[in-house]
Amino acid sequence: MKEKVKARSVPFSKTRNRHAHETAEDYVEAVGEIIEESGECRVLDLARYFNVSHVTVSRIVKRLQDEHLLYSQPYHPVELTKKGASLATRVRRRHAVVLEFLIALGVDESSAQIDSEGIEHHVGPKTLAAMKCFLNDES
Amino acid sequence: MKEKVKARSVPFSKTRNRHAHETAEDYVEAVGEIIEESGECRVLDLARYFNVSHVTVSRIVKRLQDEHLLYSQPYHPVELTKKGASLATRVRRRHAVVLEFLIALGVDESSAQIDSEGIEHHVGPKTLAAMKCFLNDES
DNA sequence: GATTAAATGTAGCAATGGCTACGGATTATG
DNA sequence: CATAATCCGTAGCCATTGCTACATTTAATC
Repeated sequence: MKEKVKARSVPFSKTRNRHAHETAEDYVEAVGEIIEESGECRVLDLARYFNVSHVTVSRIVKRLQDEHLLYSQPYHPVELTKKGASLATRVRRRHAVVLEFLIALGVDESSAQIDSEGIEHHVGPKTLAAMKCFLNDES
Repeated sequence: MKEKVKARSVPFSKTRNRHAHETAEDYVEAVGEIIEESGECRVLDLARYFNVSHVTVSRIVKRLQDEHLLYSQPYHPVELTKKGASLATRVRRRHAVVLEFLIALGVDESSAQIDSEGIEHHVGPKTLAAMKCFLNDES
């Protein structure tokens, strides 16, 4: 008597959707940080930041431009659109919360930095709120 | 005076490496669960589990077979190799810890299930240990 | 055992994100 | 202002993970 396999499709579909946004999130976050740190963001800055070739960056920048998150003219710096800047702010706040949370939990800073990069994209609103609560209760 | 862009390459490279293993982890975990729940694991069980087509599953099963994590003969059920079973056990334990941790943190079960699917793959040993500590201190 | 249904495999397409190699554009330097 | 160095775009390759359509195998049913 074979039982039916539970359809875990809902969680996995959500995870897949988040994967699709990870690149966009990573890039607007990086562009925001790089502009803040050095005034402008060039394709090669992103390539060094992510440790990928400039070709990969320039293709992704092109796609994110089509999605109205970034803006740039050929051979010119990469800028954030309003939409991109708004996403960048949200992502950077979330990333900061996750990083602080892991450190508050007792994870060493180096591991916390690595893990928070991957974890942040999968932290939904409820989990983010719970992490914030934890940080407030600690302080 | 333009400052150099910090190379965040290390965290991002680690995150990319983890991505490469996510599929393998998800599949051995699923195969283990399905075999436990219904006695055997067919390609179509996995397709329903992940909500993808059987084609996607069968291609991935083939690759994981090359990596000696799964074993199956054409038109037969999918089995775990020793290596696959060992990975499955580790992944399932880690997943269970992450899920329990999120719930203990105050996240509702539905959100915790969704988020833990994505988060688990990015939880390194240090973070996993910290989560276990938190769960022990709570109880 | 023949026929039908269900499960798998194969062919081939698309999108994404890696890469190298090459060439054009911009900037810096002499 | 010419030349070199740096930056960046394009062409074209690979791997992964989605898909549909079609072929084949196995299992069920008449």
